[in-house]
Amino acid sequence: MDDAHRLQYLFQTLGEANRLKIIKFIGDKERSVSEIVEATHLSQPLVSHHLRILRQRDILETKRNGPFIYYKLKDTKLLDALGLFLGIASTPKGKRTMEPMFCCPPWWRKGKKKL
Amino acid sequence: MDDAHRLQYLFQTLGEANRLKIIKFIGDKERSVSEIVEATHLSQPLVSHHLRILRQRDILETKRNGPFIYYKLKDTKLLDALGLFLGIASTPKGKRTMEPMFCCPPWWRKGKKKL
DNA sequence: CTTTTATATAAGTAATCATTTATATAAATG
DNA sequence: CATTTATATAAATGATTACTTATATAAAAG
Repeated sequence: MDDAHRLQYLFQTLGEANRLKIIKFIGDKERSVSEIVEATHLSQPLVSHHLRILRQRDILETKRNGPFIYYKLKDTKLLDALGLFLGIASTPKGKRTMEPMFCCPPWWRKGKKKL
Repeated sequence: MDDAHRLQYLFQTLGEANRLKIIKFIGDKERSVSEIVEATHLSQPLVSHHLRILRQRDILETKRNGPFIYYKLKDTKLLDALGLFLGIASTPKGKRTMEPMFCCPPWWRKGKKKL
């Protein structure tokens, strides 16, 4: 696997708001599933689903304690890296709220000139 | 939009190997579409597709020069951030090549004990 | 104006993936 | 053993999206 695919894999893992919420809540601590469910207001199966992905992808690791399973970050450097990207993500100039994705009705540019 | 969604948006944009290849090839330079097509071995419509997304999402900006359209990074800090992430992405410990995603045949654990 | 080169856009398709609903497992407790 | 609590898994579904093929636009050249 080359660099691009390694990065793709990591970015796809982190490119999900609920997973990011979970990571942020866990921070540098250990958190049980029920704590995460409560903090994120997500359903328990959904939290488990995301936790499984984050663990499979080496973002999180687990420790069992009785009936509880505690998740924590495998590498807390991730938190710093997220902060760095958040700086980049914070729409510095163009101040567009979000991608247009449909900037124009379908009939727009029928007969217009410039591309 | 909160932090998690801002990051999701950025990470989804970057979570695509071909887009990463394009970004890497552009680097801190200006590159025309045809240069990118040649360097990446992707079809021209596919390159245009990814370039449009990268421009809409404020990763790239464009400049026309005759029939050529040149793309460049809007913020070259992104290159450093990618380098940092590549360090995190480079499977340090678990040495699993890729996600199992199907670690077991469907009949596995029929009658087994431990979860 | 016609052709050629450079780039963008559109429609269609297939695959991926987040989410929900329902169920299974595991540990603890009665 | 039966019940409860904590967590995981499975199946089904809907939405998103990368990619291909085909076509449109724009600038330059003949």
